[in-house]
Amino acid sequence: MTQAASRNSVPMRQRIIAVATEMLAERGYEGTSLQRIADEVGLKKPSLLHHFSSKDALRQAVLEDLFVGYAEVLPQILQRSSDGQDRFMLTMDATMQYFGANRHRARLIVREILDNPEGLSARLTATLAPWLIGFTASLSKGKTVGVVHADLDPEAYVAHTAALALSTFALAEAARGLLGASDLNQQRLHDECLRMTRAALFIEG
Amino acid sequence: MTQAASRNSVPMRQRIIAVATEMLAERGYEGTSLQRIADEVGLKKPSLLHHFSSKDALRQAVLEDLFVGYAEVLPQILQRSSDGQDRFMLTMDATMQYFGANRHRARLIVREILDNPEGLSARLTATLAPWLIGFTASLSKGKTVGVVHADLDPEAYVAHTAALALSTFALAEAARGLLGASDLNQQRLHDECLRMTRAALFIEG
DNA sequence: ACGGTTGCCTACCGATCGGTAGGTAGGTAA
DNA sequence: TTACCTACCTACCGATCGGTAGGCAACCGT
Repeated sequence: MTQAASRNSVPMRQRIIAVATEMLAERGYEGTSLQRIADEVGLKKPSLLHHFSSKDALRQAVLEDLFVGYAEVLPQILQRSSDGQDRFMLTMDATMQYFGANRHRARLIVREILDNPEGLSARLTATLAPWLIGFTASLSKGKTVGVVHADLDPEAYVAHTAALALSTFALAEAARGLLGASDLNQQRLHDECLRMTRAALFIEG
Repeated sequence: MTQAASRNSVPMRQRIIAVATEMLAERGYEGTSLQRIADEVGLKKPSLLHHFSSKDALRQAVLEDLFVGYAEVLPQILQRSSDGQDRFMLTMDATMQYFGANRHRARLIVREILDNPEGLSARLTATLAPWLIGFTASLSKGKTVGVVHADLDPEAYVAHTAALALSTFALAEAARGLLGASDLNQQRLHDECLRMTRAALFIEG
């Protein structure tokens, strides 16, 4: 266990993952060659394959790193406030802040959903499904209590909300140029997304 | 102008575009080779390049066909009812029906937003921007009248709504497996999406 | 001093990529 | 018939793809 740190203080394995994450998010799996990743890191291609046995192994390592990162963030938010009402909106807010600060991660997840759904679903299920199932249960309970819209479909709502949080940041720049609204910044998208999900959820404002 | 119809009644150019649309949506631009497209169509690769001068020319033809298709559908819906209130929801409903029936087109658009945003934005702007700008104006008017939520951000709302309609169908199968809800079918996603956008838009149910 | 391991390298592999050159069969117009 | 054009073909190009073989220098614990 030498834990080898190169000339730079951060281990080479982590540096490769960081570079690969951005490049895979930007150009996709098929559109990113090991050669380009190696160039960006400052290594030769076979040296890269010394750290990761294959291109797919690198992809898996990148995804592992991504989900571990988010799985660490989520519980911190949830234990901060255990109030049932705010819980959902706080999670939504924190999730959007996370992806807003790491847009390439949002892009990468969307890409993997398109390119590699079966490979991703196992990972998604393992890390996110418990939370999502908890939310749907909490929504169903909210309906009986009367604070949540009676015609809300819990599972579909959670699915749409997750998709909205992802796509807001993964596809944001395209939407910006489309409307010609140059002042449609990240903050406005963030705020409106929260407003929409809240208005579609609770019976009163 | 021979308009050459091959053994089949549909012109070869159209057949290639149809096949390419599905393959590009499924595996992406970089992940789809001309060889595979040619095989699927039943041609040799150079014959394919006889109809489209390059791979990128084929991509552009596919996008042209896609946007022309949607641009023909949209006005039909809008002229069917010119009532200001229902107009938005009808368009949303029709858009989702369109993408629900042509899921590979939704996937393709999402892929192009990620892979080729600058090349797509010109086309998006040309065909969709007028409609979207009209909607934002109508939303702003609705706020002054008092039927639309006062704190709604028209441009951000339209952007999110468009993203939601797209991602619902582009990313739907992943969401389905994620929640473990096998009965979370297309109809429920469709209905809940409409309910969410409506609840987030109008002041009363 | 030593053998083993780690990290990186040069050189190379077969496969596949997008694209070109050049030819042929069949239809069409003069 | 002649001349042309379209649609398609075989054969091939250089470049790049993911991956392998094998060597070399630095560091390790013994």
